[in-house]
Amino acid sequence: MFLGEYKHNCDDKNRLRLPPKFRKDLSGGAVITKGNDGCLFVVPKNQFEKVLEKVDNLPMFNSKAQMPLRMLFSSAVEVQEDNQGRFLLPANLKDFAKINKEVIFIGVGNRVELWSQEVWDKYSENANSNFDQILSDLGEYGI
Amino acid sequence: MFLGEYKHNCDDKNRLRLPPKFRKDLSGGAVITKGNDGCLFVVPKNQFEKVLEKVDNLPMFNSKAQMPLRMLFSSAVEVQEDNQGRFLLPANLKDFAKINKEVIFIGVGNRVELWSQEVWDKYSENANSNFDQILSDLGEYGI
DNA sequence: GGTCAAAAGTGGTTGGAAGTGGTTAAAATT
DNA sequence: AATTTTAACCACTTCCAACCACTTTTGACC
Repeated sequence: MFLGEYKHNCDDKNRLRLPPKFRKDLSGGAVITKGNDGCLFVVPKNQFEKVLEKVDNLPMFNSKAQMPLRMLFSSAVEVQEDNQGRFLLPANLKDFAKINKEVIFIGVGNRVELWSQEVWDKYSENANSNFDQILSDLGEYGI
Repeated sequence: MFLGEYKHNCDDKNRLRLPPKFRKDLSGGAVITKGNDGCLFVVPKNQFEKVLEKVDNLPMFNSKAQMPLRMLFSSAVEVQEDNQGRFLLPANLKDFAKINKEVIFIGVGNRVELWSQEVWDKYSENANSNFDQILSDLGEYGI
């Protein structure tokens, strides 16, 4: 289970380090893809493969069903750590998430999210200002 | 699993290079055929044979069923790489996909798609303008 | 509280793959 | 048979990702 918030720096060669707390749960390979609200998702590879199984038998020539799949898969990349525990963040994903240098990793249960510092600050500040209200929204999902 | 977006140039001899990330998964032979929304499909040969099995039990003299089959199979070609990892893109497929020079390869799970830069830009720009909405459409498939 | 070892974190270097243009051989067409 | 077109082959440059060397920080044990 992924928990917590960690800050790391992306260097000028787009090399980025996984938080040590997340490393072993992602050691079997990880896939990064575009998420919502301007963040990136980082999920274990085997979990992403489950998504592929689900959509595998959708009709290939149905264009309405294909659009979200094209967006999801084409923006995704499989990452591998180098000997220093870093991976390369592709430029298009870096741009999408408006990442300059400071990156925030957050654990969200069964996935990790990756935010630009600035975007995360704004997002979490807004969320914290009406924290109780947002928490109670979970009630709609029976939590 | 095919993931990501890659740009390559088609030179004036219609020579085109496969993205290195896709090469080994297509090394057993690949078939290019016309796809929907103006793209071309690039699928591993053995997967194309699976499609063949499926259509094998369609009524042979049903015009409605046969029309797409004729289009699909007559336009298909098997890819042959040269020593530099390039292949020749047949002129009819190149025209079909409105390809001039810049070509976008995208990985879509179990297949690769090939787009003209201009067509892809227009398609993905439209998709990106309501990206979060399109992503949430995946909920229909239990994702 | 101090010391030490192991892990975290950072920057630079380089070999090999990626990518590109040109040339020759073969084939097709007239 | 000659000319044009096509495709396979060869030579070269560029660039990136894996590797190496080093510093800093953390935490464990004395």
